[in-house]
This record gives sequence, C-alpha cells and structure tokens, in this order.
Amino acid sequence: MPKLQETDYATLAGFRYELRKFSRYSERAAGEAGLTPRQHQALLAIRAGPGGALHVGQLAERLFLRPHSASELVQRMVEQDLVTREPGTEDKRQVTLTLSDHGEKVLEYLSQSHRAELRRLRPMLQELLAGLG
Amino acid sequence: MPKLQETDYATLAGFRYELRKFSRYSERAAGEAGLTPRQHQALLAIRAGPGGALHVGQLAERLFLRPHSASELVQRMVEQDLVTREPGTEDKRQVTLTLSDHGEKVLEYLSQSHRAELRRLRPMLQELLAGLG
DNA sequence: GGCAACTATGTCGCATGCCGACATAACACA
DNA sequence: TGTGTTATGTCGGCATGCGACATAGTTGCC
Repeated sequence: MPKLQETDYATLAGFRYELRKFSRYSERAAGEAGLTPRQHQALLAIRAGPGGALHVGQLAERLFLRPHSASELVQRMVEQDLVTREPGTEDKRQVTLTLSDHGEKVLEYLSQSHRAELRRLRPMLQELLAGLG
Repeated sequence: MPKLQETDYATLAGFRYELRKFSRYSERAAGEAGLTPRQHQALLAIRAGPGGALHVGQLAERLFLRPHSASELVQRMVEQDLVTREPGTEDKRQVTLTLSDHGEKVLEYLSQSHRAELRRLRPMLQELLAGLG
C-alpha cells in the first residue's frame, strides 16, 4: 500500500467526523421522535424492503446484527406499536414485519428531515470522498 | 417538506446500509489490530490534530463525547500504550495527548486499509448521495 | 492578594444494547 | 419418523457512554 501523507490522515479524520456529525443528528432526531437510533434504522430498513416488509432474519442482515439481537429489537418495537409481527404463511418459522400506522408516520417525518440533513452534509462528504485519491 | 417517494426510502436505506457496512469493516479491522472502534477513531482524531496532538477536551469535541467520557477512553488507551498523556505547560489543567510509537504504527496500518475500503465503497456512496435529489 | 466562579479532567455507579449460549418450533429429507 | 438444520426467542454477562460528583488549576473582581 502507498504511504500516507498528512492530508490522508486529515481526509480520513474529516470523513469520520462528518459521519459522526450525521449520526449525532440522526440520534437526536430519532430520540425526539421517541425512537432509539436502532429502532429508526430498523423502521427504514423494513419500509424499504420488498412490499414494505422484511423477515426478522432479513432485518438482522440489513442491520448487521445477530438474528436473536434483531428479535430483541423487534420485540421492543412491537411493544411501542412501531411494527407488527405476522407469522409467515408458507414457512411458519418466519415472522414478517410491517410498519404500523404510527411507525409509518414517524418514519416519514424522520426521513424528510434526514434527507434534508444529508443534503446539507453532501458537499463536504463529496469533497472528502474525492480527496481519497 | 416535499413528500417522499418509494425511491427516497430506498436511497436513505441504501445509504445507511453502506454506512453500516463501512462501520462493520472498520470495527473488524480495529478489532484485529487490538483496538476498540472508539480507540481507533480517537487515534485518528489525535493524529490529525495540529502537531499530531489534541487535548482531552478537544478529543471529546471531535468524537462528540462528554469530556469525562473522553477521559475514560484515554485512560484505557494509555494502559494499552496507544497514546501518551502529557500535562500542559501553559494551562496545567489541560492534558496533551500524542500517539505512542505503537499507536502510530497501528494507526498507519489501519489508515491504509481504511482508505482502500473507502475507495471501494465510494462509487456506491456517491451514487446514493446524488440520488437524494 | 484573596475569594468566588468557572474550566479541564477524573471517579463511580447505572442504563442500554449487543452477544454467546441455550431453547423451541418448524422444516427437509432420507 | 428420526435427524439435522433453520428461524426465532430467552437469559445472563459485558462494554461503554452518561449523570452526578470530585479535584486541581485559572480568571476576574474587589
């Protein structure tokens, strides 16, 4: 691998900083909407799944969690009326997850604000990505 | 705010997925190098600071941590010979952090691999950023 | 100079969320 | 039908950041 210059450290550090800034924004926004960061990401992943649904295992894959951790996450979300759990019809082991009306509304709001925030961060992120050589 | 289309959810979900993929790569790489993810990010932030140094409070700012949490993080890093703590000369309350030789070597290796990984992810990230409208 | 308010860092106990190990139900296939 | 595998769920443990508090050093104002 080619050696690193000072600017490389600056670029990498800057990129991580922007990512943390985004995470921080996202966590605050989720919190104000009554969600944990993971719950928000789970809602988004499920909503973006085929037909707006995902199995527990698929959610785990998308979030890079162990299936049983996703199961715990889902449990907390069901208790807060964010998603509904429906036993699979073909394979009865699988559980299909869908957003509740409440989850749908919260996600819509959060998605709008996140899109706006990402547009704000975009120029800096693009510049840093370009600076990777 | 303008309404969201299906593609907006897909773009947002895709972007978060790529970020998680990067985080996952980074956490694994840090772990293999004997660091926690936070320790890696701290090394990078300190190294990219003016003169390759940062105060505890400055580190906290860069990592979006409370000062006392940064202090704990630094404590663990000192115990692992990743950074050195030097009492400030002007303001004796401040503690200046610098990478140890070991920390410097580990960070150099991690930075090279991270730059390569980010270059791999870059096309997808750029596409998703552009897709935000 | 000396005291009060403030700043920078550090200590301690707690909450959160993930994981490993284990459990259970359903499926596959011989 | 028996055995191995898959999908999900339960439980205890662990790491890390935070709030509350503590301490040393600094600043300003009289």
